[in-house]
Amino acid sequence: MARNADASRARIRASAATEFAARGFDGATVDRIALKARANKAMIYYHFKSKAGLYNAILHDTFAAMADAVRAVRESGGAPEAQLAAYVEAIARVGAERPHFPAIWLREVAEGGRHVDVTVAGHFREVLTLLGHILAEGVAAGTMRPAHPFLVQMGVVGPLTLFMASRPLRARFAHLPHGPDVSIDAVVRHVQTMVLGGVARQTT
Amino acid sequence: MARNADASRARIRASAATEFAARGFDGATVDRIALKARANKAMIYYHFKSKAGLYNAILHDTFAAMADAVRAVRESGGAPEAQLAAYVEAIARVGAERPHFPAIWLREVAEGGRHVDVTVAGHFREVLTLLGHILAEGVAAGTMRPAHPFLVQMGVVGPLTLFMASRPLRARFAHLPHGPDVSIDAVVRHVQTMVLGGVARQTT
DNA sequence: GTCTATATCGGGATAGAC
DNA sequence: GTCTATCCCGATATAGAC
Repeated sequence: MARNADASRARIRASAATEFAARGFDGATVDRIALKARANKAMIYYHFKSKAGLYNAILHDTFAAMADAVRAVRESGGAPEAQLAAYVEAIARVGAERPHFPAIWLREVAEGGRHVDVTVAGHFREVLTLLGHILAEGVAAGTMRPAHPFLVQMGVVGPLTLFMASRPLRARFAHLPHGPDVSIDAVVRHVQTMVLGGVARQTT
Repeated sequence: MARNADASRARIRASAATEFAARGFDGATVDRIALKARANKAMIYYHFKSKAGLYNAILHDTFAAMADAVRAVRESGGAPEAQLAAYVEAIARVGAERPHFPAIWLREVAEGGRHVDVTVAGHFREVLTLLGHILAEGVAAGTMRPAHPFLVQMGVVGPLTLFMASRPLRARFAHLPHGPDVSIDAVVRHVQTMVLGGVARQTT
């Protein structure tokens, strides 16, 4: 039945995401992925062709969702500042809905984007372009200073990704004074404030 | 001779840093590290005990340097805002002097700090505490609003680390419009502006 | 589509000579 | 301190039955 096959595929994907996040592409083993998915190892090769194919499926899904979310932000319009705040929130939501993705992405960056193919690159490029439009509107309105979209993107994705990916690490050090007991909402608000402050035209 | 042994150790460390950054702990192979270091594989085990021991030596060195740098920032004093800007610059410099470290650290975070031992944790904790003191001075002076040190730290380390670690990735997409052709100095300035904007007491 | 069994190989680690 | 040769396990991938 196609039903069972779909469920099987979905379980494998979820299991793989956890494993790739925790151990990285090289550290992950197909045996463990199969075990956690309550599937057979041979099924993974049947459905996804290879370990790399499985990994790519996850990247594709997430970047498509990210491009969709940012496009929606642009389409609902509003003041550039509001759009930028919504942009931050959209990126955060895509990450929060895929708890394993931030760690996967950190590793992917560290690897020089070894597994980033044209599809993923296209989505990433679209996101950067849309962000560029938001910033350009702000400059045109006289409320923002010119800033490189990629720079702003670092300011958004850097803190959000690092925070979300560091959940296991934070859990280990939660007992410390000044321990990292912060909520995701607090992080999003802080990033919004930072990012807006980073592009605002100085009034002093 | 101890001289040769020291040189050998140093070459192994440098080679390992490159390899760990590019491939991760699991992806790195001791054979390749030895090859690039023009050393013998058995030497690595002789000097560093194990692959993990070699990796830890790199973490220790970098975090000790980071704690030193931040302590120096505190000792030179000045207004809280100036100290915070210097803090950003200090973190950036420690990273820039060890080009492979940012990628290593991104991976380490993604792994839940699997290799973070008490020594590294102690340095990290000291850095957070010192940052907390800077922020507290700002609050006392009435120019900063209370902010969680860990949150601020994410705002600093997130963009800086992601930017520095993404050098290989950026090189691959440098040809795109809005391509990521940004200098490290521009990034540091942008992060300083963002971070200060994130903790400044609102004057409106 | 799902399983078991297995081919095959790469890589961490060490023994032991010099 | 430095080298060669090797043990040995674990991991990707596939063959082939059902």
